[in-house]
Amino acid sequence: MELTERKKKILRAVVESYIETAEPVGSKALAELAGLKVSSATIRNDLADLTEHGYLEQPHTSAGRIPSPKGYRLYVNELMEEQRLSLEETKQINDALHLKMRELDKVIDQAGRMVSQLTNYPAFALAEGVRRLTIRRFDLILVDCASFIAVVMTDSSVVKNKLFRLPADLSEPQLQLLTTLLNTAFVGKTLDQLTPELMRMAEHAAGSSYGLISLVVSFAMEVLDELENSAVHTAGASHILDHPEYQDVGKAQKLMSYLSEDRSLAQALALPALSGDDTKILIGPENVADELKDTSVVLASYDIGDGMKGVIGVVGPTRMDYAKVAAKLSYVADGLSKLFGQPELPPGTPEKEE
Amino acid sequence: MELTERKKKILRAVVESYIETAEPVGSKALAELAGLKVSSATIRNDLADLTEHGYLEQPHTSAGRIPSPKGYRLYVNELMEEQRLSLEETKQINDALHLKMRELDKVIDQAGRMVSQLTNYPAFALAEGVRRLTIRRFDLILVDCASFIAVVMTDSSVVKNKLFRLPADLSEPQLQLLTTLLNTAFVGKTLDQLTPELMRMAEHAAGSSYGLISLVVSFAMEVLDELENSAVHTAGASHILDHPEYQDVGKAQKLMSYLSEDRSLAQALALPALSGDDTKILIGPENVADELKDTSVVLASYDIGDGMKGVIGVVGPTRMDYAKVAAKLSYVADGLSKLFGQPELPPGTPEKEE
DNA sequence: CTTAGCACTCTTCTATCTGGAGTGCTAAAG
DNA sequence: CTTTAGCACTCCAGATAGAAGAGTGCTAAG
Repeated sequence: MELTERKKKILRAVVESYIETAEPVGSKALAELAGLKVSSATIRNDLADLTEHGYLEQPHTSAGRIPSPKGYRLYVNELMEEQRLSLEETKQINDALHLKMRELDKVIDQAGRMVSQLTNYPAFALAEGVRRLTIRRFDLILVDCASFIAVVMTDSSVVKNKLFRLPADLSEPQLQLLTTLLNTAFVGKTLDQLTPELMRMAEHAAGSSYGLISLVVSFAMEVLDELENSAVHTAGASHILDHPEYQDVGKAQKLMSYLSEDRSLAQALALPALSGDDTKILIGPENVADELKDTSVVLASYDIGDGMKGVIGVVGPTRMDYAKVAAKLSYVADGLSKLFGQPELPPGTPEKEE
Repeated sequence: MELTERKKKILRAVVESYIETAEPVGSKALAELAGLKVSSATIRNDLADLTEHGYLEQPHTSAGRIPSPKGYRLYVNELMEEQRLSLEETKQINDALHLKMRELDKVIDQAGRMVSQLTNYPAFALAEGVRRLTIRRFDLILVDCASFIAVVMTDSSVVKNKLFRLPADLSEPQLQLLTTLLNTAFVGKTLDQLTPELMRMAEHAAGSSYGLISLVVSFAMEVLDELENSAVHTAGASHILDHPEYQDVGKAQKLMSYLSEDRSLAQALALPALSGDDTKILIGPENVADELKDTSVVLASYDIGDGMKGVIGVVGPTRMDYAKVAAKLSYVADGLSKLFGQPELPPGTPEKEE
């Protein structure tokens, strides 16, 4: 089952040529390309062998060979050379990462766009809470006698606010009371622990307050919920049209609507990456989702800190430039991890200079 | 130049048949379709006339006729019947509009998605300040001795916050001082009026505060800036592949990348709508952008209140079902206006029940 | 003004043909 | 046992030709 050195060289040449040209590769072309000093007939024998073992495929009897998923897998595992990014490219990524970015959602969205632009494939990005978040503190700010602002801060230091208006008047002492009540009853609780029961009890303790407690707490719950399962951001779906395998509009359409609409599945797809830390490559049928069976996905995960993890990935034809894409993706993921990891500049802290 | 009744009827039949089938329409088909009691030969004469006057076009000598942009224009202006939405459809829209929506950005994005799904065309949505916004108030909340939350509220009642961390300690009285200082010096100023000079003066008055004033004010400026020129949200770009005019991948790609990347132009395109209040239809070459010359755009604007206006629109082939799209779009736009207009439930106020 | 008839045009579809690329096999050479 | 040259064979891709069909424009008659 172990392949000879020459066969590996040939396989690698087939993969790389096919990645570049999207055309089946023939024995004659390989004779020159692979840098071997054997004739095309010899290569033909090896090709037949590789085909028999399932590393290559033939579109039809008299065409050249193209790599099978199994062939790509071997290539990715053993034959592929790690790609170095050029200085230019790292610079471009660094610049893009250091734009002013405030909200987590926007950083993620932006990162997805950047990757898509960088690789010329559709990309997606998402963040997810790997642990249960809680509220760290509540603040209520009186605006005028009929409205106030609620500010909640999670234990991951995300702050959100919302303006509330009320039919009846409200006084500063009332609001103070509510604030302490909220802070004693609901701080440190996870989403599941914020039961309606708890709310009713607190509401009762607050006395005549028009259900204010529940309003503010439901807002807090929304915030927690949103942070723990945030949306999947996709970008650059139109890039799939760049590639000849999607000249068939039907195919392109199927993939595109999967990418741009079926967010829940896109999420399911990204889950494998949440476990490990390095770059993951899923080739064609290795994907769980049916729509991706003849598509490859490259994934990298990054650490947001404070109990959140993110995944950023790229979708493309199985004939994808894995080396380049993986390199770029992991560079970006590292960059994001560093960005979030800076202790004195967590998300939500300004740069000194604008 | 005035067309006879029969010619109008024929033109209308051509447009509607072509909208439905995307195929050139012949005289014989029209004889039945238009409900006229004349023969195909008569219709042929009229068709020749309509073609000569530029209302119709012939792909080639022996094909049927298709409407020209001029023909569509006449159809839209005079011949098109206002479409009524079915109860089902209005219900669907209403439901979608009344989801929990908090942030302006998200409402807009959501509305775009909905319209795209509703019409099966790519859609976009944007909001823009039509007047200059100002900050109504600042609040600073001390979190711990090294960090605080800044909450700013604009005069359009949008509230945003940001967490600041600092190298040095901070006391409650200091923060109080800063708050009053911010509220006296920067409230009621537009973006242009928040000059570096002003900031320097306030900074001076504050004394030794590590440039905190400018940090908070730059944040406020970011908020104003973002509100006044918010992004264009596009959705459903993949829908263009549904339509036979974009079977040609090259064409589809051109339009898609225009839609998904060139936001500044998408904005330019929406500007005409900001002036009027009703639904606007731009047919093919009536569009300013080159990329849209053989594409139609239907736009509706809605009122967000507090000096903001929004535009929501749909992009598709000139063969678009204008009646349906316009009806749906203006219904959604009305719905959005109402949503934002509700005095007791402005953006940022919760529903009573979750 | 309307209609029937008819020749004409142009596209689209299908079938057929051909050139070329690449294979697999065989037999000879290393 | 591996490598190589030679050659017949397969299959696709692109070109060409013919036939069918749809629709027109024109003419002449109602």
